[in-house]
Order: sequence, then structure tokens, then C-alpha cells
Amino acid sequence: MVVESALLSDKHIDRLFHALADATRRDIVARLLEREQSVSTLAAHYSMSFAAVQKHVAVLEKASLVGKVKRGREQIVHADPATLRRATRLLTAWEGVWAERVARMDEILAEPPTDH
Amino acid sequence: MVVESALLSDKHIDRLFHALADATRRDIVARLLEREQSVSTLAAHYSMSFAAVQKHVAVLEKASLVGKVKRGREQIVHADPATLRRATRLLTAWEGVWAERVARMDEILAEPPTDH
DNA sequence: CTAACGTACAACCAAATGGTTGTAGAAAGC
DNA sequence: GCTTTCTACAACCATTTGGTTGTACGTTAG
Repeated sequence: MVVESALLSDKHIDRLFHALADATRRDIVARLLEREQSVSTLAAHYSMSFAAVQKHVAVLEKASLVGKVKRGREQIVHADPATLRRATRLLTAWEGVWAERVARMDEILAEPPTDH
Repeated sequence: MVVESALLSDKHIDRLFHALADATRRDIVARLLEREQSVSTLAAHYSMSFAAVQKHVAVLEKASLVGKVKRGREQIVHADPATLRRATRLLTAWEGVWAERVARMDEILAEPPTDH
């Protein structure tokens, strides 16, 4: 059974989960889900250098979790909920695999014993 | 708003998503959701060395996505769907943040204009 | 027009990662 | 009891990652 979304390649899923495997990047995503903001506004929340935050944003961009649009001298970063939804769907599909397995076992257990 | 599950520390969530940021490890998880199996049975599916697969299993274990139980000389690996569910809940909660934001904007747009 | 602000990226560094090979021990099968 | 199977892990290596500093360019404000 193919569970992984046909819309995402393995490489893309790699990037997606890798992007979420860091507390700073998760925090960035959480903030952007609340509201879009510029890179430097985001950077102000973290004790690391601006360049470090930029790198995190770049990782999130490559994972399609966020996007950027230029407004004057600022780059405004926004979340991409569609990508988030795809990630959720992938995990939900996996839960489905498990649920099916449990259901099969329940059926087997519910059957009356037969002669061997 | 604190979205991340109170049941998981940041470090644990790091490990969880990092564990899923590799195609081989996702495949291992998918196979184990179907059925538990030994490390060497798992290893037979991949063209890398046994030690490499062992390392992947160790990463999944640290992330609590799988567990191992010794049966004779074999270590039987099984999936831990509870951890999977926690990961799904985290992403679902994030979708909720986005949905709330969209709902707020819809409210604002639905309000009749008022005098300034 | 200039200073300040905001951003991009190169180069660097230490640590982590993913894979290999080799060694060793436990358990099963003959 | 010995061979085979299964597993664990150390040591190694190349690559990637996460952070820093420094330089440079575009845009805004005065």
C-alpha cells in the first residue's frame, strides 16, 4: 500500500519533516500561522544572529512551509497551510494503516473457532 | 498560544520529526505499522548495510516511534502508534491556529462598515 | 544625497548525520 | 559442541547542519 501522498516526492517529504525537526523553525511556523511578518521582525524574537534566522527561513521555504514576498526593503514571510495540511494527511494516513491492522485483528478474534 | 503538546518536550518533538525526515525511516515505520518484524527481516529490504538499518531503527526508537522486544536471538521491532498520533495532533493543532485566523478575518469582512 | 534599515550570501567552524567495515557476543539449529 | 544466524557497537569517513562574522546591495527616511 502506498501511503505517502502522490503530491509529494520523498525528497520533499524529507525536507518537510526536517524543517519541523528544529524548535526554532517550529516557532517560526507557529508565529507565521498567527500572522505574516518580516524576516527582521521574526529575527527579533531569537537570540541568534540575523543570518541564522535567515537560514531557518530558507529551510522552511525549501520545505514549502513558508513563502516570502518583497514589500519595499522588507521580505514578508507567510505560512503555507496547504503544505502543513499535506504533512498532517500523511501522518493521518499512517494512523489509518494502523487502524486497519487493528480492525483485521478484531475480526479474527471475533470469529467463532472452527475445526482444524 | 502554546500549541505544542504538553506531553512532548521540544527535544522530543525535534527527534520525532527528525526521525521522519528520512525516506528509509519512513519506510521502516510504514512496514512496522503493517506488522512487527525483526531487525534483520527489515534490513533485508534495503540495499544498505545491516549496521545502517540498525542506526535508523535506533533513531526511530529514540523518537519513540518504534520499540523493540527480544525474542530469542531476534529483536522484534514494533510501531508505536501513540507517538504517531501525538505528531498528527501537533500538526492538526497548527491547522487549527490557521483556521482560527481565517475565521477572524472572515468576521471582520462580514461586519458592516462603521464610522471612523 | 546620505545615513539607516533590511536583506542576501560567502566563508568559516564545530557538531551531527548517514553510511561503511570490523569485531564480538548471544541464541538457535544441526 | 560447533556453525550459523542475529544483533550491538566502535571507529572511521564524507557530507550536512546550525550558527557566526563580515561584506555588499537595495530601499526608506530625513
